[in-house]
Amino acid sequence: MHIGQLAKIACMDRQTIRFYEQQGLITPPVRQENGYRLYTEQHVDRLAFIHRCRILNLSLTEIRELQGYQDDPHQPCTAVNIMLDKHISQIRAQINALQTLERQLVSLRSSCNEGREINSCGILTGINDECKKPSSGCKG
Amino acid sequence: MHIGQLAKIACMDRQTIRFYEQQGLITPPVRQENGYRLYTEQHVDRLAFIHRCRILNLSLTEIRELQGYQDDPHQPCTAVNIMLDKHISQIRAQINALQTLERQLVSLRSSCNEGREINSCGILTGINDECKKPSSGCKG
DNA sequence: AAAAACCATGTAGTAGCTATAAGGTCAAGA
DNA sequence: TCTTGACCTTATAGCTACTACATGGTTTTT
Repeated sequence: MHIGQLAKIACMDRQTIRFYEQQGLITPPVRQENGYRLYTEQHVDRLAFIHRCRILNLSLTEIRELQGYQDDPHQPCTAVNIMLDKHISQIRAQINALQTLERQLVSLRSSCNEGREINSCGILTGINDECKKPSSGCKG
Repeated sequence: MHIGQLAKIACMDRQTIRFYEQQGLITPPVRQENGYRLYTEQHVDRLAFIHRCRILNLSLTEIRELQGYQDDPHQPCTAVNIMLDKHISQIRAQINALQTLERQLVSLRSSCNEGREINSCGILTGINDECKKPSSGCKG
């Protein structure tokens, strides 16, 4: 099939498919005489796998790594488990950081109600005050 | 003061300061005869404000917007409140998305214990199976 | 005088695409 | 037959917010 049809099936932009080829995530397809790429069912499977991994927030590098493992099916899958564990702990760290940030933002937001003027806006003064804290040095 | 000293005080790379100048986030400083930038206390304050905003995850565009408001101190600060509300809801959406992702990853991780071979690894088969679900079409 | 430390500019790289430009190919309709 | 439109090709630039590097000038220290 041509790239357009594959793009439809795989729910991806055609550019993205070419990009993945360029990045070595899919094998370069056979070309027609006119240069058009001709894809197979294997490409459909590959792209579905990649798509699913992207939804799981795995990086292209991690996906490449997973594909490398799949080419060597008798190895122990320890590395796959480790990758996922690492990924999960990264996600958890991100969630924690965002929750802290949310608390800060909500607190800042509560320092200003509507209808003030800019120069007495609790939010702007709040941000500025924070800058002047003695603890706001590089390492504090 | 020169850029190196400012960088120390503001906890930033010198490159970052030049970058902010280029992006219009700080006013271009006076130059010495030899071309060296000469900064003032106002620049210190500006960079502290920017730094704090970046910690709050505000984009450079949002920071520029906030600075625009500060130049017009008698306007109502409604727009500032709206920006922060929007930002908070974005953060919350991110947290929700990450929590969903975390659940998926933890579930996937639990499908494989150590010591298997790649070809029976529950994680890889789990990712692949998900691809073949009928619900995994573009809009499903 | 030489070396270290500072300053300048410009460019490229990071992640994962998306968009655009400029052009070749192919099938169908007037 | 010509043209329109839909498809394909490549190459390049843009997005965010920096960071790193190359190359060269200036100042300060040894």
